[in-house]
Amino acid sequence: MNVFDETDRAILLALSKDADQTTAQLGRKLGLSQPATWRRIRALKEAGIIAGEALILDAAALGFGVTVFLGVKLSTKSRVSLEDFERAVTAIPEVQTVEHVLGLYDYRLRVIARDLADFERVLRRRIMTLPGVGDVEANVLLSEERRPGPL
Amino acid sequence: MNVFDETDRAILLALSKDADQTTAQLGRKLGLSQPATWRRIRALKEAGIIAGEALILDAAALGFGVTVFLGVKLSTKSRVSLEDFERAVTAIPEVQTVEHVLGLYDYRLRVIARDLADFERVLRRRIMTLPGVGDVEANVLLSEERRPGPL
DNA sequence: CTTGAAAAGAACTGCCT
DNA sequence: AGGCAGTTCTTTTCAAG
Repeated sequence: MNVFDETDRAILLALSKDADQTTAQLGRKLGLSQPATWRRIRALKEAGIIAGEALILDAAALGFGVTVFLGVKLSTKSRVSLEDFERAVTAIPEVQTVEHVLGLYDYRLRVIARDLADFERVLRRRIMTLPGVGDVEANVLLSEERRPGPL
Repeated sequence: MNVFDETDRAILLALSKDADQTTAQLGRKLGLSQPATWRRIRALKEAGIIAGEALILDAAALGFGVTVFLGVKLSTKSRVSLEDFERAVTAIPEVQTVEHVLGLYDYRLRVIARDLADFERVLRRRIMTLPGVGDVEANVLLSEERRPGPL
């Protein structure tokens, strides 16, 4: 987007914290009228900066108390093996995020499970049996803080 | 939550993909009336399962083309050093996520930058100078897929 | 749980500065 | 660009089956 001023920045900042605000409320904070605020939001959507709107689910409230980050290194890295791996990992329901990365590992996975016993089951029966899996490194999440980013 | 059936599951699944749907649209897909759908969503909010609603921003459209995951190991792990580290890392605008984890690393950071040159600046001047930083491992994001999880 | 309706509120449009 | 006024749509509440 070419035109992107402080007001747009403030809108994105406010909405990334709470997307449930009305355009009138938001406009009042910024000294803007409701239609003006709404038009800016529409422009941000059309520019692709606002890609969508999603619910924030509390995994713990759903009975998933354990979140683990896995770094996965493939043993063989052909084009076929990447596709095989991605297809297979996508079929595991406990996998929330699949990140293809460059560096010490080839993939980073975010996995949630009911408890550590449940996670061990997922790790042994689903993750370690994925096609082409080499080294696997695990980090258990203790706490997490999301920040607005460099807006 | 005690009461949680397939319909609630379907609601969460649909809304985590697109929270912009009206309760009437959503209800039609599920064979539910508009008020019934609305009541279920309200119940899920009250149960804390729906923790909020947030925008999905496209970092690339904002001019941030590079996303890097950092694994950080602290050299000294006293209670004070954890707090010092967290306070300092929170002040870096390029850091989007701070995850305190258990395992090979102590913290996992999600960092975004305009390009690799910009990332190098952040790494050298902001990350490597954080209090107590020991080993740092980096993975550059190529592509990412988010999945609904085990709902 | 449903349908139907009514009231409140928020989103959206057109016109004017 | 922004504001004002009005329209349309959704949410929210209610009554009744």
